Amino acid sequence: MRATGNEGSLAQAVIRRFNLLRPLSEEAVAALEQAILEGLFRAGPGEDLVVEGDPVDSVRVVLSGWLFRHKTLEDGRRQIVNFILPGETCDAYAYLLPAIDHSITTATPVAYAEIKRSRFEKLMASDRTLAEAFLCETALNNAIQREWAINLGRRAALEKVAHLFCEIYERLRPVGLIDGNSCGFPVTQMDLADATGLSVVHLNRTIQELRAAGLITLRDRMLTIPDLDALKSAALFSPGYLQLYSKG
Amino acid sequence: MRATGNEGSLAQAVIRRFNLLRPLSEEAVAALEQAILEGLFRAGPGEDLVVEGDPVDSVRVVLSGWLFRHKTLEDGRRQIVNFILPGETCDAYAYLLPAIDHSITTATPVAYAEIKRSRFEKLMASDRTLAEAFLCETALNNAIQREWAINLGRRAALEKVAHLFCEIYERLRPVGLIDGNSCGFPVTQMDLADATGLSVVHLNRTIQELRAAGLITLRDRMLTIPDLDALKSAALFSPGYLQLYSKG
DNA sequence: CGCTCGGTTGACCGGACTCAAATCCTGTGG
DNA sequence: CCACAGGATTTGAGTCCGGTCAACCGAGCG
Repeated sequence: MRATGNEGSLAQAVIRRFNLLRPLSEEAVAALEQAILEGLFRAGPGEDLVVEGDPVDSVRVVLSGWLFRHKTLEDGRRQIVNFILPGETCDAYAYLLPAIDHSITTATPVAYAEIKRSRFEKLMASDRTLAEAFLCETALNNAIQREWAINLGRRAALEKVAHLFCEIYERLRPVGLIDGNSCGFPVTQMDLADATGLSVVHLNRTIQELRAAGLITLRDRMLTIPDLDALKSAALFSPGYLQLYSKG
Repeated sequence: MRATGNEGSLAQAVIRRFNLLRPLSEEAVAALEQAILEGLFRAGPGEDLVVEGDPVDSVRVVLSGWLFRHKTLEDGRRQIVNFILPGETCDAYAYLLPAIDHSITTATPVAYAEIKRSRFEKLMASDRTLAEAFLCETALNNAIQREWAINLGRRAALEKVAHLFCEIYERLRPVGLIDGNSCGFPVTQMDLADATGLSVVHLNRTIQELRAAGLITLRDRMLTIPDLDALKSAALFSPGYLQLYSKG
């Protein structure tokens, strides 16, 4: 759906985050803002923005709302391979491959900007800092994906869930979505199960274990972490792979 | 170790594979070959090329031999998050981040080319097809990493191992390392266990199961797949995510 | 010859899964 | 305002896949 409201301020999250990745020149900020405003869209929850196998011809930047990337096996088993949070990019450079390998679905109402390939390439050519920011975004995304591999392959259930909470929390921080020691967390337990490779039932029990240990509160789509260090330690979380954010 | 022998021909695997990713202009091929020849190195098995936390200041391209990317938890649990095979790139754009999030270790003797960042950036600026090829490499790498997520999170032990065999096999094909229905497979069962998120003991039993089913032969560092379709079907392997290779 | 490393086997255990049902919540229509 | 439907969360019981621990074998090597 083409967006019609006045959401100029939404671009701020993207700009702020990109500036942490790579300090942008003034011209870069202006150009990016302009490109975003030209291609504003909105989507409701549960909509597929991209489906596995589609060709992709644009780059999308998320202004608000949560999405996730996921893949499904023939028999229906599903894995959420990552979340996409406000300020993050959906698929820089995905247009270079003939088809995309995974689907992207909204978890909440979402506002995003769509930049057509040709427009995007002109942008990249026009400003070096901007080009580097998008490359950083891709490299960072890659690093996060690797951390998910060890999360899925080697951590125990409680550690997996705790780790996911820590990561999301830290990724929300630079875009100003942390409020005190809480943040919105608009994801069902089924999604959480598919993101951690657990069954819904076991995920539920694991969450209760985290609650019982006083490590988190999760209620009404709101996550509270009373003692972040304690949760990180329970998760064996080491923030190195998100390092870019720590500068902010 | 700086390489001294005459390995000009080694660059061919890289060129051939890159040409599949993105057809290179003649000048691009020449420039890339030149850059490779300028920075040839060799390493023995079990050497760390990069260690988690290091800053990276160059791009490496593998000419021969296998390596793997891995991460380790405080308590020693290890996850191999990917293999790096001949013709593949170690860490394009990793220099944009202040430190690398994972280690890279050789599994066999390896020949590789190291291209310093400044040299690499000049190369990228000089030829568009070359720049796109490296971007493709990064995007593809990202897609593979996502497939590993579903492998680790949602497939059963036998499927995991079968899937890994299928993927490696298909990745070796474009660089001409498949011979009949066999390929070299210079990896210990411990490494395979860490790549699939299984224990060594269970991995061993899973391999025996695959052998008993007639799906593979694995002996003397040599993998034979008598019926690739059968193995793919046991693995729930769908090659879409490696699509670039299928064109070759 | 003895050591080490990789592969193999056996016995046992337990974490996570499955199946099934109950409860809670929310939005909707009467 | 209430009844109801559908989805999300929770609980219980039983099972099994994959982990752990421990021992043994075989090949290469100093």
